Amino acid sequence: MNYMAFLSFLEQSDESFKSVCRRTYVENQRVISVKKESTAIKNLKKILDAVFYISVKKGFTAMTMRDLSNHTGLSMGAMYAYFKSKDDLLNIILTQGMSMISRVLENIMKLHADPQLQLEAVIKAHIYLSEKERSWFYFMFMEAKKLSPKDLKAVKNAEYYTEKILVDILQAGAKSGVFNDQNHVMTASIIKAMQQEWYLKRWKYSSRDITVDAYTDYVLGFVKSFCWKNNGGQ
Amino acid sequence: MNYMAFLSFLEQSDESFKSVCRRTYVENQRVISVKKESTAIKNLKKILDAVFYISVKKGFTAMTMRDLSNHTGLSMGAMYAYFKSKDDLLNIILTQGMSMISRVLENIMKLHADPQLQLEAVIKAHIYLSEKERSWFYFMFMEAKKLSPKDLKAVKNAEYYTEKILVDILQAGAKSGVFNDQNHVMTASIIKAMQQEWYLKRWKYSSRDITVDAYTDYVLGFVKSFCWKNNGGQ
DNA sequence: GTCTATAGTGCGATAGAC
DNA sequence: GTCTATCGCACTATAGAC
Repeated sequence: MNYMAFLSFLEQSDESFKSVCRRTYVENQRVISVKKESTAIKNLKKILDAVFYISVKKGFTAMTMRDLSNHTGLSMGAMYAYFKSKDDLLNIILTQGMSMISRVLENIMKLHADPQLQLEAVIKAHIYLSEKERSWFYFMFMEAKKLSPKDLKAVKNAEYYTEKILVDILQAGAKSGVFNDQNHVMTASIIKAMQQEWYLKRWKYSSRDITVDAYTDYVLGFVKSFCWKNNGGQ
Repeated sequence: MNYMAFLSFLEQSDESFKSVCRRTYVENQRVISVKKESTAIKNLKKILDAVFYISVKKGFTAMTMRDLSNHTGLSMGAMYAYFKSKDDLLNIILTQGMSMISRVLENIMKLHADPQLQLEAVIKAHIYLSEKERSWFYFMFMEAKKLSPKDLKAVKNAEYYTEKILVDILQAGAKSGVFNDQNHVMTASIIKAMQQEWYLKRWKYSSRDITVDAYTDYVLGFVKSFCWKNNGGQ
């Protein structure tokens, strides 16, 4: 599966940006006072796009509601129909982002049974998803620590969850003899670090014209040389 | 060299936290109105410690000057004797941090001639330094993007600089036949990602009682399996 | 060299018209 | 469902006493 194929997969599993906005609307109707779904989704999309655009440049805290108003074309009053407060907005974005990632990785897992293919697929999918929703991933990483302790715990659990997916695959593969028997938790952590690199330092790879597929292949080469028994075909 | 040995090395090369504060004072005397050096260094240290403590929790933008005043025990007015503005404070911290890293890595490089030993030493030193000045590294990463375009460029150049140190070693080793001949820029980027992981996700390793030496060894194992010719002794 | 007190600014949020 | 106008508050930065 390359990046193009992954995008088709996302469409099939109803994970377009618009679909995620629809989910956000449905799951937050007790807060959102706008009743017409099509309007709500359209404006939510505008709001999220603007939040990412502004926050990536100067951070969520430094973003003012007036900034957001200017970028969305909505007035201050209109925006407050979509969230209770600025903090509430932060919460909605982080929560929805985390559940999107979990859903996608779970769906990807189901495509394979063989640990080698599964590991490749999950590593790729995470990087590809972070490419597609680059600003969202970057935002989640940078703003997560501003959450309340309770919500911060949820973010850390999400980190452990995606790590555990990798650990389970590594364990299964070690048991069946295709992977080296190492400290799987450490290996998974380091794989996650490589995945993160892609969206945290995107400017570096853009300026070097390195595509997401080229980056993913390099990461897989690194991982195979360490995990695959018989040296990953190097 | 393990972490303890690295700490001795830092002392020898005059890179204690206090020394760095002294440099900060000397290099910013045109801004700092305090004339007595010992007072200035003592208070600068207090200020930096407090900035890191507060910013790691909620970010530099969300930190108020009152927060800083409470944590340092200095009044608002007194603090403004050490920097022109909140932005100026940010600038000083980022600039001093970057030059500290460059100095240390350069000094480490000089200890070895052999590419394999050099690569090990530089990778270790970076992780060890980020362990010692954890909050400073974390702060630099999280707050860098709030700089002006000009200063942002300096940060990106610092990223390229530390990456280039790795690339040069990898090239020398490939030429002399001890390293595999790969895309050295990509390899260096990925090594940097692993180094970053240590200070960006420190909470994860603390909760698992993984020491900085254990982490460093694991990273080196990963790197060796990919870069060392004849598979890094696995 | 440090304090207290405060000027001036710009924020998040809302009430009420349309 | 959206807009305009505005309130009350908390912020950065400084002036002047000690």
